[in-house]
Amino acid sequence: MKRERISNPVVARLPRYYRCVEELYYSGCVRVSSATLSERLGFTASQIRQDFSNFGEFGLQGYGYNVKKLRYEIREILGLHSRNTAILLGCGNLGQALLKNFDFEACGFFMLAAFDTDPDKVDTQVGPVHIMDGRHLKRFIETEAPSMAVLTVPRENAAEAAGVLADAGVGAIWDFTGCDLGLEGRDITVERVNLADSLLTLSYRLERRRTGEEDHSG
Amino acid sequence: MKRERISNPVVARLPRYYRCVEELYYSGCVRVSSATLSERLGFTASQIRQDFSNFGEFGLQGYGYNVKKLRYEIREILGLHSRNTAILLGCGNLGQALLKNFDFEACGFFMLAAFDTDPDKVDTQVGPVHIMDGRHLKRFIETEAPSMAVLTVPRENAAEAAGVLADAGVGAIWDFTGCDLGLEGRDITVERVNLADSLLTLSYRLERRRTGEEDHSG
DNA sequence: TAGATTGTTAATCGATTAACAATC
DNA sequence: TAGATTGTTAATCGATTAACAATC
Repeated sequence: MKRERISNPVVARLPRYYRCVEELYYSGCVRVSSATLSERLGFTASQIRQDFSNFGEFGLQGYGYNVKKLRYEIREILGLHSRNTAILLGCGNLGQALLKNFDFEACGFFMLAAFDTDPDKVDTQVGPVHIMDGRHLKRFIETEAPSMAVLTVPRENAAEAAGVLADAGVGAIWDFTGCDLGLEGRDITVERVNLADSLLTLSYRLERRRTGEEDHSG
Repeated sequence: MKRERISNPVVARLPRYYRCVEELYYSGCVRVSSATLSERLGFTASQIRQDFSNFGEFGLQGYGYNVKKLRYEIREILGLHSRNTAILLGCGNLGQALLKNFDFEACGFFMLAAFDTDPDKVDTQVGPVHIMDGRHLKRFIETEAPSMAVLTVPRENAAEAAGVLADAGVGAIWDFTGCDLGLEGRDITVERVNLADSLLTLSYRLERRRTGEEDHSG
């Protein structure tokens, strides 16, 4: 497997490849060509082959890709075979919504526990997940070593919580706070979900519709 | 104001410009140069000037940008002066979390009403928002003409709901369902928030950390 | 073998960066 | 006026697309 630096646009396409190949796999499809993937994904066949070739040679000339093998390889690339674990910090509405509805396991993460500082929430359950007292966070990380933490605390607690996570050696944060965590230069991966940015982009496109621009996005 | 087609990378940076300029504005800052913005945002000064010049001439040689004017212009570009309205479909955990916590007004949207089909939820309130019966959706859209709809219904109802919205002429959907809405070719803007894609990207970066890659993202 | 389709190299396209004349 | 900084043009860089030899 090649190991050059993979560009961001390629990384951003990986989940889409994965979803598409999952569908093919579960629909019983055995082989697929880059031309067929192109149709389903809206990327060029050339780009798809180029993207895959960053990670190895998954296909066979004159045949295409074996769906089962391709699925295996993409799961490998995405780290889905790695038994990741997670904790969640901040059991407000969003935190609880994620615990109840989001399929962490489908993304390869087993949810170990949630944390909150509200005594009314501590030691209750959200679905199958136990809410623990925030005071036990440090010790818990030391003993359980979760792969990543979901950050759904209020803005005002975000930077402090992030600092604790970085100090304790958590490898990554899935950050929903939308504010600066002050982790510049720290050895921790931060993946941000910024809902306001997303909605502002939508507002921009609405405005363009209004002012009569043709817009072929969406 | 120029009116060429604006590229996606530029559009994606607009919300970040906005946030940065908001901070400057509320901290009382009067003028700012592209060099200063560059430091705060991590984009090159050249790129910032290039991006702004897509929309007009907001600066002054030898001076920089007047923060108040720049803020006004970016708000204009993003459509924040347009009094947009919104409805929300599907008052499950995620829908309620958004209604309770997300600042729609800060993104220029006034939330008119929410809809659900569960009789236990219909005619209750979530914060200041009234939950209406899904059966009244069509008529409501006809009379109130909301600018956009937040789609937080279960996957199995997503395509149908999206169809209703498109038929009724709603201009945009903020889509949290993560599935295909079947709106190809319809005249409606769809902005997707795909949490699974985001978490899979995080998983990918975790995997790369594990296999000893240097990774300068985050 | 002939047809199909990959992986990769080369060509093109678009986005970012650098440079600088214009000018406040 | 001199210094600063824009808006824009030109140069560079990187990503996408096209082409094709390799080969199943």
